[in-house]
Amino acid sequence: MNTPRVSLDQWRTLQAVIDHGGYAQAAEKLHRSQSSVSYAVKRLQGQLGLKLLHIEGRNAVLSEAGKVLLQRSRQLVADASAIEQQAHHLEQGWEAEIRLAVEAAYPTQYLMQALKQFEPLSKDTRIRLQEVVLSGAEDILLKGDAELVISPYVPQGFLGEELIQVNFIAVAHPEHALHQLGRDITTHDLNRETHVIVSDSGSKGIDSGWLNESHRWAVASLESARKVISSGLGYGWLPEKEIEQQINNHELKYLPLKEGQRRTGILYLIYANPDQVGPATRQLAELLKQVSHDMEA
Amino acid sequence: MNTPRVSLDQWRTLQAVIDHGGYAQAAEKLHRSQSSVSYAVKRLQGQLGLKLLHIEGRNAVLSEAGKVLLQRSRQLVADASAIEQQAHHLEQGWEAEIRLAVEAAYPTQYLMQALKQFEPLSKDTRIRLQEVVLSGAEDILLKGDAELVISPYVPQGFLGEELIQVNFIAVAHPEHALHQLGRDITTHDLNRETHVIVSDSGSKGIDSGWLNESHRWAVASLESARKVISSGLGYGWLPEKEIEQQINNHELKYLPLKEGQRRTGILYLIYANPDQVGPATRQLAELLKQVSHDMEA
DNA sequence: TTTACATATCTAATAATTAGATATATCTTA
DNA sequence: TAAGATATATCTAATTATTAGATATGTAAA
Repeated sequence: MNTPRVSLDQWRTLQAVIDHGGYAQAAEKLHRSQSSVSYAVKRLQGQLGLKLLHIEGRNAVLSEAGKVLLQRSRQLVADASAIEQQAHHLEQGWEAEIRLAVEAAYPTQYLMQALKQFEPLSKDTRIRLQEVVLSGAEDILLKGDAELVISPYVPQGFLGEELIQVNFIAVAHPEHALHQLGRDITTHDLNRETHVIVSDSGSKGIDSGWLNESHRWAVASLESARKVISSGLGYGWLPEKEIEQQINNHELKYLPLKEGQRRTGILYLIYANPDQVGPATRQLAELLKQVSHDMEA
Repeated sequence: MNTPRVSLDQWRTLQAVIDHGGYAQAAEKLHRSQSSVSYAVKRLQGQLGLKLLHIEGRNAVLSEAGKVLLQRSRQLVADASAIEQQAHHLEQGWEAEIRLAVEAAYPTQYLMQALKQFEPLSKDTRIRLQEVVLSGAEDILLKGDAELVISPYVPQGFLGEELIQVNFIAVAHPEHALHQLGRDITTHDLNRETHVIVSDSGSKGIDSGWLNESHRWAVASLESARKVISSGLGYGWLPEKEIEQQINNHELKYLPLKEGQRRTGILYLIYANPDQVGPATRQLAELLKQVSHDMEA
């Protein structure tokens, strides 16, 4: 790799000369002498082996090459400042990365809203997002694979805060046999059809299928469940917020169940390490709680 | 704007320490003394106000913050080198930008191929691409709005090289009335239908419609012409290479004309300023010629 | 012309960086 | 566990780069 010869300070000086319209003015702004500025620019041009600006009358004019390189150098200097800025944030304990594991049933729009609000405050903290299903969250907490988890269960030894209540609603494709009955649907009706359940991504083997039907399809993610049910291959309980679009598109239709059409679950927000939560994690957690509560109201 | 405090050299030194596994080894590689390296890193950490690495046993280990900042600093140093690299290219006369105006009938795939080949050789030269139609190219040459032009005409006073021959073929949508005749099409047939022509983007007012029909639609670009004809609203002569896909998709179909089904035009490659052609422009021109000739063969 | 304003360059002073020497710490091995 | 090998930390002196001050030079406006 080539080592740079020109220093940031030299580029910075060139920028000041252009921005303030001359060597003398730049010197003023930089709290340096005019000769110092002159020296820096001369040296810069010498190192690059080309003229960046020439004096025309009494003011400095950039050459074509100068324009291009000045432009790039601005980015360079800004980048350098940004690194130092991030160093400052890190020094204050801001994490470089937050790993967030979210139960699939948590409404995507809430999540996106929270992340959107977090972004300008994030101080360069990156988010690593993982979607999990049911006890998958528990595994992640135990293994320490995330700082923040949204899950329907709070494993032993962890502390969770209630985030939102999620409604799971029984749906099937509008053309599905269950929709052709023309009457309320009974448990007996359901038992004749294929029930699509989201099977567990974790190791513990909790299932979200509470009935004990013979025909069951287990799929690995909410997205798969939605696709399978949308294609007419079965029925299942899906989170209300996550299927609004499919309902409107007539890809899915609520099943008129006599009872149990709606099942609710509570999602909890859990810190993996409550003792040592970084400021960024705390901030993100606050936003998630805020968004969840605001949207519910 | 914040001025950076940490110098490129300090970042560079940190990188060397990590890359070569120690202060002493880094010093060796950098041709400096060990104490100098030690000083630089200590100062860096002092300026940032945090520890980037700590000595564990007898080798340096990065802190979490150190990992993140080192990573970013590598990019920074690489950027700095890249600017100097570009300065070198500019110094050798490589242009920062080439403006290329291309007649719409020039096959897109040829153009893309040439640009693709140019990219690794480009030495940071950016391409500004403009699509023009007919005499639009002449305007651009006269105004000096491009360095390189591909056009079917070589205006007075310019020098063009033959690039390729383009075949324009008469087409219409398969369902178009002209395709329902069940026989060869005559001029008389054509005169009853709407002729779609690409009208001139320039000021001179050359038209590519050679017939003198009553029904004419003038559209502003090849893309529009293709869309209009594909939608069944008329017929027209379009460049063979640019409608292959539409022919295969049965969006367009060749018209069985008794005569004049195929019209040809020659596209020329023209330097706006033959006296002072930069190396990048020359390189790109070579690639365009090469691609055009190879593909024709 | 003269004046005002701006850059270039010379020299001396100053500040930052470097090397050399040496102290200190850790791992290895006997 | 002590000696040897290897590595970083720190002190001081030397070196180098940068800066300011003074002055020369060049351009535009009055």
